[in-house]
Amino acid sequence: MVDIARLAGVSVATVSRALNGHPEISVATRERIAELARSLNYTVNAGAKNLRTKGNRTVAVVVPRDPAAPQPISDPFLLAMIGRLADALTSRGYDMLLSRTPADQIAALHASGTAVGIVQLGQWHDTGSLEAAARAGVPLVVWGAPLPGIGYCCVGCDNREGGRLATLHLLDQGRRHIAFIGDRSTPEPAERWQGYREAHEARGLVPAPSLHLTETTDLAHTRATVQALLDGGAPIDGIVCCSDILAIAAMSAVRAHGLRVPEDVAVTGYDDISWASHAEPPLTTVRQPIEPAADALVAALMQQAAGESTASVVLPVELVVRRSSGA
Amino acid sequence: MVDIARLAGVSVATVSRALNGHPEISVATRERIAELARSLNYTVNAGAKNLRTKGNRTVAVVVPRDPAAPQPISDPFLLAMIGRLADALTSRGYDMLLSRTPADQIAALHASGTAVGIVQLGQWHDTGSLEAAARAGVPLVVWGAPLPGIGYCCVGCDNREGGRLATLHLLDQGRRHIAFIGDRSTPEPAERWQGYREAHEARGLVPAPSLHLTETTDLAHTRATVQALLDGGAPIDGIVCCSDILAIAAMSAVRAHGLRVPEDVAVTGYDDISWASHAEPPLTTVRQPIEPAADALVAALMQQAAGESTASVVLPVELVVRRSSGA
DNA sequence: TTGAAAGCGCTAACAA
DNA sequence: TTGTTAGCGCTTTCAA
Repeated sequence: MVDIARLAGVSVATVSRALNGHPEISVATRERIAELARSLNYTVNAGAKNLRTKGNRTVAVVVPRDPAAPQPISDPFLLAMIGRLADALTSRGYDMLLSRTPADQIAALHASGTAVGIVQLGQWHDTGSLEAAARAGVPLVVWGAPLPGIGYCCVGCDNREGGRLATLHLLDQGRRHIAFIGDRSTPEPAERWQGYREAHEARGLVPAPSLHLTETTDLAHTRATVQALLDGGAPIDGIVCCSDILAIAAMSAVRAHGLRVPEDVAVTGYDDISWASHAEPPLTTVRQPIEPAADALVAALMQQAAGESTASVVLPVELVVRRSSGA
Repeated sequence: MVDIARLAGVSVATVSRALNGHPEISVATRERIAELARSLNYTVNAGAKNLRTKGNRTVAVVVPRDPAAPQPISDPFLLAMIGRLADALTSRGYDMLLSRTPADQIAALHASGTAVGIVQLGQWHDTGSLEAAARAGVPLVVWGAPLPGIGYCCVGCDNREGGRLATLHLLDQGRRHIAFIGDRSTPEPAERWQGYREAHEARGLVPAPSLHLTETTDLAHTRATVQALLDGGAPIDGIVCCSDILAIAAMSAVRAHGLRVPEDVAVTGYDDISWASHAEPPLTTVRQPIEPAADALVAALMQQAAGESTASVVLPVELVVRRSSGA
């Protein structure tokens, strides 16, 4: 900027004003300076500007990585969400930092001035760190189920209802031995499981033994687990899965066992990732509205960054019926 | 930091040194300061530090967005690559900025000090801006095919070979009317098309009419286009697709037309996204080694940031044969 | 309409 | 081992 000032024969203050479109500056000098900046390929240093103005236009999107068991981000729904968030933030003039910081360190992203706020994707098992960060005044919005009595803002879908809808749908197709696949030690599958039970109760039935998986990203492993269940002789005629990915694995296992989807075993997924409608057979699934979700996450964060407090948001889900459920 | 200095009864310089693990500082004061920082929830301001040290640990990963036709990032392969890059950068101690800056503005990301360097995903149609940025000294690595005579560093896979392998495979299954689906106006599909032709030549054959699509992310649209081709009476018995996504759409269209995969029409994809092996039928596809690719992108960028120049890298591909090709 | 000068939070000579 | 001081690149009073 000093270079420009010297070349233009003005002070750096003038250059700064010109470049920022300050009104009280002669059109002549403004244009001269703009031209000079362009020809020198000059851009105002963002860091220095932020330091001076205490501004910051960066939001950190965090997918925590467990240092003990590092796993790449592979869940298509999460990945799609990341893509949507990039758009939502870009269109609001924010930069998006994609971070793999463990949950107990997200507060530092804010304290260090790296980001104005944080969108964390998933609560995983560390709600304590999230509570702490929120209490410390870090603008924070979490994609996940708002647990009762929780101290931070969540944006999520109605998991109970999603589980209920999927299960009810299978029950109403006459299925009576419906397995439930998902990691119930995490909040969202736990809520869906509630819905699964409610659906059975509503029909005066008792749930079949369910499958509880801790690993949801490794297709091969999931498939093997489902297959083990079938090989064990369980008389399953329906499977409610907590993600479309799990449903892929489940359908694959069912076939490997010599059974047909949906004739012998009806399957439902969760998320409605873009692939679901093109699966074979097309997958019945619970759609989570990804674009509204991304918008809601960003909107809530902006409010918090502006000093307002925000309540958690629960978005509605929708059962998308396709062939895999035998309807 | 002044607060800590005051509370500890030392100068800010001492605090700075203590927090940075400078060797010439007494253990006592270092611990006192560390403790103080922890209790105050203090973290060094990253921006100010960068300003002072001229350091920067942020890399921008750019998926350009055409302002005229804004599209969310939806390609699973690209999304998976983003996930891998996040890991590769994180493990090297870099932050990753996911940006949707149009190609003609990426240089500003560097000039403004926002990022030390840029990884652009895809060349799209604007190689000119990439040339310009590289010439301006911006550390830049592009995921894509190294075009002859190009002035920037590319990391890509051997597209010609990929197209050749897939086509040869179908020809050797006895298929003689093989369509090619991809947007040949972009470099990578154009190279794969070369391979497609070479394969035919190698067997003394002439390629069937191919399908040239400009839109590769909209499944429904792609499917309709393929269906139109079949409805047009083309005697197609094989399809080479430029992505697994296209292959999904193609298989779907083939079935809708009342034909079977692979009996009537054999299909190959490209990328080997995680879903491919669980498709029905499992998809024969050309695998692009995503993790080595992400590593190569980051490694090349680091070299450039260190002032070294880097040559483009072409990674090998591998044909993964599954049932969709009828083998 | 413009300039001079202070200072954002930090680090690194140079002194002590 | 620690403090003093200058200055990274920028914006913004306050004066002119």
